[in-house]
This record gives sequence, C-alpha cells and structure tokens, in this order.
Amino acid sequence: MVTTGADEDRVFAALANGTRREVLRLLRERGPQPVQALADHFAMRRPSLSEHLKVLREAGLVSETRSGRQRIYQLEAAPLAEVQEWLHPYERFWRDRLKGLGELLDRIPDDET
Amino acid sequence: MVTTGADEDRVFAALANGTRREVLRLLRERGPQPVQALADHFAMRRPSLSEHLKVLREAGLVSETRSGRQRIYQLEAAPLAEVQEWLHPYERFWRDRLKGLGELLDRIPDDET
DNA sequence: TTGACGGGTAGGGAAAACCCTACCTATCGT
DNA sequence: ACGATAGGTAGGGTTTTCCCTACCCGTCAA
Repeated sequence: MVTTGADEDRVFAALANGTRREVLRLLRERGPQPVQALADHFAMRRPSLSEHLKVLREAGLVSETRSGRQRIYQLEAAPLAEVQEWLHPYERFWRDRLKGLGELLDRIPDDET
Repeated sequence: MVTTGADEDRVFAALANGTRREVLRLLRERGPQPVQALADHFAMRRPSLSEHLKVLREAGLVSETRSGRQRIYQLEAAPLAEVQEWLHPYERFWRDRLKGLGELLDRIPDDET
C-alpha cells in the first residue's frame, strides 16, 4: 500500500498552508533547526508556529529531536514521495501536450484503477 | 516564471480536499464529463460539487466547455506540473536514504534559493 | 411557448483553520 | 534553589471552508 486515504489527506492539508511550506523549505535549505530559529523568519507569534509544526508532525513531514531544552525539527520527506506518486498518473496529461495529442488522450478514457 | 505565490497557494489549497482530488481522478480516468455525471459519484448535493468545480477552475486544474445546456469539465494538468517542480528540491531527501547518507545531507545545509 | 432539464449563484449554519494572549512545564546557568 | 530560556498547551476571536436549501438563468423538446 502506498498511502491510506487519511494519511494522504493529512499530507495535502499540511501542504495547503504557505507558512508550513515555508517551514519545509527552511528545513531543507538550512538543515535541522530549533523552533526559535524557524520562528524568527515569520511575522507570527511562536505559539502559532508551534501549531503549524504540530500539523507537519502529524503529517509525518517533520520529526523532532530533544536536545536539552531545545526541540530540533528535521525535514521528513517520505510523505512527499507519496505526493509524487499521486502525481504520476497525471504526468502524461502535461507531457505529450504537442500537436493535439493531449486533447486526444483526454477524449479517450483510460482504465487504470 | 514557474509559479507566483498566489497561484501556488490556490493549487495546493484546491488539492487539500478529498472530493476535489477525486474529481481530478474521475476526469483523468474517464475523460471529460458533464457535471451531473461527476455528481453521481458523490454523496453530496450538486451545488456543493459545483463549488468544488469552481475552486478547481480558479486553480486552473479544470476547464469547462459549454455544449448545449451541459458544461463539460476537462482535466487541466499544467498546475500539477508546477507541484512536481515544487517537489524537486525535496527528492534527494527521500532518495539516497541508504547507509545514513540522508542524515548526512540533512546536516549539511545547502544553498539553493 | 411552456415545461423540464442542466447547472450556476445566494444565503446561511456548523465546523475547522489560523491567529492571538495567557499560562504551564522542563532545562539550564548561577 | 531561583530566575531565565525553550517551547508546548488552553482558551478565545475572527475568518474560511464546506455543506445545505432555495432560487435563477439558459437550452431543448413538445
């Protein structure tokens, strides 16, 4: 199994918010960081960011490691791989978009699950 | 330009709903369809589905063509290509996950935009 | 032309999302 | 032991989402 509906839903819902996507970008570009370092990049109070981190955690997109009184957050990209898999069956609809081939395919229903 | 922030936001927001993802799947598997054919697959009144179609339209994920009194909805996958591009910089975080290489990369911040 | 059919819009209610200010717990330094 | 620091949780307000019923307009068939 690739993704249960509920997991898939949590991941897409987590990605629906710009702040949370920005958190993922920061973790990707700068590596694991404590909460305060992340919070410094947003015009938002720390508790609000804390809840965004909770959403990301519950979607499996970040993990936390305790180090003293700090919580180091780290990117967990596995759920994004599932998003990519979700995208796969759509790929041919934006590739082969030349010479009307795309429109042709659109008009011939396929039969994958 | 690949995606303005607002467009990106609309696409991710559109994908955050399971009904809307299901609509995309139906259009992909069965080709363009009128509203009623789509509505038959959901336990929801047609006006509600109509609003989901509006969200998808405003995200550029579907287009409508009028044919008599029917509106034929069609998948428009281009915005999904932008989602795939958004995913690209994360790929190395779920590939090369062998022998601790992933953890190493996580700890060495990179410097792409 | 008069229904009937396809489908969008209006208005409203319940729930969820998102932000805030307090507050609480745990760890560190002195 | 005590204050300061890191960060999560509680409670609340505002906005958005998602569903509903009612209603409207355009097209087709009799």
